[in-house]
Amino acid sequence: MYYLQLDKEPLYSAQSRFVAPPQYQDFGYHPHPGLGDPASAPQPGHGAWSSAYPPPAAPREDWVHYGHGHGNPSAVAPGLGFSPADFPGPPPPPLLPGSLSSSSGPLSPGSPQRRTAYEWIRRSAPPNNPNGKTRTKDKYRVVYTDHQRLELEKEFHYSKYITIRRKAELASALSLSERQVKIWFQNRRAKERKISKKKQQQPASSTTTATSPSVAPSNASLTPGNNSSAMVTSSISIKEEF
DNA sequence: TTGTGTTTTACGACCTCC
DNA sequence: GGAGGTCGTAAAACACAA
Repeated sequence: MYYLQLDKEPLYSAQSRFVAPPQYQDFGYHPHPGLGDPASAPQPGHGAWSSAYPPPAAPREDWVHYGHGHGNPSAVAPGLGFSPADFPGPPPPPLLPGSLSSSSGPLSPGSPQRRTAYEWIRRSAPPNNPNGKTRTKDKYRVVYTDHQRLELEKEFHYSKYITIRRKAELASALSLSERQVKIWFQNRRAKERKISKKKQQQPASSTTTATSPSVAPSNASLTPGNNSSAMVTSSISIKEEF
C-alpha cells in the first residue's frame, strides 16, 4: 500500500517544498484574508466535517479512509499544522477544522467559469450518499468536501509539490488516501498549467505579467522527457525536509 | 426541464530518477 | 522495479442559458 513509502527517502528534489512565489495568487488560488481566518472563511454550514465519506460498501483501496472521522471535527488531527522547522519560508496556514463556518471572500480557485462566487466552496458531497460514491456503480468518483478542497488548496498555494511527509499528514487529516492527495496535486498542477496556458494565449490585459516564470513554461519544460530537470529547476530554493 | 459547456476526480500510458 | 512526474482522457458533478 501507499503507506509503505513513508519511510523512504524522497525521490525527487522537486518534491521538496519551495517558497511559493507571490505570483501564484494569479494561478487560481487567491490568498485571502479569509484563509485560516475562521471569521471570514467561506462555506456556511461546513464548519464541521462533512459526513460525505462514510465507509464504502465495497472495499477499495482509495476508499478505505472514507470511514474515518467523518462528522467529527477531530478528524483533523490536532497539531497537524505546519511546523516552522519543517518548512523554509512562511508556513502555510494550519489545518483548521473549524475555519469554514462563515461565508465571504473569493476563494474560488480562480476558475472563471464559476460564475457566482465560491460555488466551488459551497459545493459539497451529495448528502444522500452513504457510500461516499457518486454512483451506484463501482466507478469512482467522490466529490471532495469543501474543507478537503480548502485545505488542499492551501497546501497547494504553499507548495505545488507536496512532500511525502505532508502528504501523509494531509491525507490523514482530511481522511483521504495518500494516493488521492497525490492525484489531487497532479490534477491541480495540470489545472494551473491549463490556466497559465490560457493566459499566455490571451494578450496581457494588464502590465503585470500573469504568468509565473516557474510555472509558465510548463508544457515546454515539463514534458515527460525532461520534467525532472524542470522540477529541479523550479525548486532551487527547496530544502528537503527529510 | 433539458442541453451544453466547464470543472472535478480518477486512471492509464509513458517518462525519469534512484 | 517502484516511486512520482506529465499528458491525455473518461465520466461524474455542476452551472447556466434556452
